[in-house]
Amino acid sequence: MGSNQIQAPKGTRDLYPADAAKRRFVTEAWRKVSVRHGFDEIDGPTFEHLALYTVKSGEGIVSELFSFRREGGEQDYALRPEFTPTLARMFAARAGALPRPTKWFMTGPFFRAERPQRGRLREFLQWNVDVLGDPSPQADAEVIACCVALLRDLGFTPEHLRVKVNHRDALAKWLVARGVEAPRHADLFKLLDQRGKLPPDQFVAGLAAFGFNAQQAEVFIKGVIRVEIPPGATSVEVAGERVTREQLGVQDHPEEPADLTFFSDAVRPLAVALANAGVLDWVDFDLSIVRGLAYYTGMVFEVHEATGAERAVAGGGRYDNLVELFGGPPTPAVGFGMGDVVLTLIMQDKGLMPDETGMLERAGMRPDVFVISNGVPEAEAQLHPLVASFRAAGLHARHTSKATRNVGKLLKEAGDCRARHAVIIESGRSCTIKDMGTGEQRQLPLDQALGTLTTPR
RNA sequence: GUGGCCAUAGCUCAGUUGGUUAGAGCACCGGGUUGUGAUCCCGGGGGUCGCGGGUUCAAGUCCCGUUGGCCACCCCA
Repeated sequence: MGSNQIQAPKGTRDLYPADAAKRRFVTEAWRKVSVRHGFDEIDGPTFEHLALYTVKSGEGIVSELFSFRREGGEQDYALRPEFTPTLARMFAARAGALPRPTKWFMTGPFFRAERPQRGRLREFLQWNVDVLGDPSPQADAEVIACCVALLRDLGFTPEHLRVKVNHRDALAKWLVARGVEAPRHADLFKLLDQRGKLPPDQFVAGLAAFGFNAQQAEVFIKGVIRVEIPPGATSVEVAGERVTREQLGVQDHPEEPADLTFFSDAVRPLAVALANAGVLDWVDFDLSIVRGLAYYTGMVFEVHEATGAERAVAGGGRYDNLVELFGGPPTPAVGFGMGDVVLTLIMQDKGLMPDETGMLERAGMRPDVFVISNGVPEAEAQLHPLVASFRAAGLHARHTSKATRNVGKLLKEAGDCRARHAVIIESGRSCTIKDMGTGEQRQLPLDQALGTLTTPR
């Protein structure tokens, strides 16, 4: 690279054809699962007034944004770092006319002025899924179910990824019941959020300050509280505490899963909804998931690689006060965002990224036909008209740009670009169609080639 | 914003205590082997060694700075 070459900006990606196909593969998966689950696609501007972001997050956010002012202008703008403010703005603007619930999704680029590191870039794609106007746990479960469906579509299993769910109200209630009063919750949440980064003994010491003994600290260290009361049993011991069926709230519901957390007064309906959605096997209730502290009001969740490697694949939760904050009517809402960077990293690590043929296939980019002339003048004259007729009929048709008419080399080129069929023109009126997958081929009149390729067998 | 490691062809890399016009494999391009995705053969393009400065008779190699990458911290909406 010479001194006059300008590099791509820090934290951005150049997408060559194979990379663009991968991105298309992921965004198509996002779109398909969203539509299947009844969400309508929306999008907003990729830049907004700077104030839209400082209203919610304060001035401190500005250093994390790409913000700018037009030369000679007086307005401050920022490239969007997240979608929620735009979503709230859009909903607020038409709140009176929108159905309840309103189910929206979008995919698109977002920008954050952070230093790049593993799983985090300055420009990335994000999928946002939200339900507005429905306060029920069913809505919570619905967005989680949509998220899990995407993971399934991409080939993940509950052994690869875990959906870590918490409930801030439930956690707060549970803490109060154990003598940790509300004013201290913020500090405790911060401690919980830091769990992965603190040395274990320091974390235990921190919890001791809130009155938790070593045994109870174990619950937080493991991060996962999963209480299963075996059929017939009435209680089970968890981290030094005896938990009864009654406490789980399932004593009257023998048909419901007894696989709940022991702070389940508030969580039980959510757990039941998740069970009904068929995704409970992906879910761990995890007290350490608190999602910053920003604006979540109830359920919160993150998707993590099962061993805890990598940063979160997705995160979201309930934000019942936010639409009002952006000038709309009081509106309960729940949703999540998923970035492409960590998702793609883990897919590659787990061997779930399709090979090139599969990727082009699922991205709809595989050529239907590769047209070859054997070089005789009569065949040569038919090459471009035939390609044109294929394309006019809607087929993805290619031909070589090379000078050689060596059929072997040209078939190799057809194979390299993953064409489904090759058509070898051998005279003014005859050609051979070869199925590149099976190797089968047959000769037929040239004027039947188009019909053969466009007619499903 | 802080710190560590790194930078030679599109990719993966070699390049001696500093010493002539900087190399290989793969990929790419052209040709050949009777018109079938292979193998093989011949030929070709492509790098002022990320960039800038310094030391030296001489710098891909040593020093400083800078840009970018990777990783961690801060942060993570």
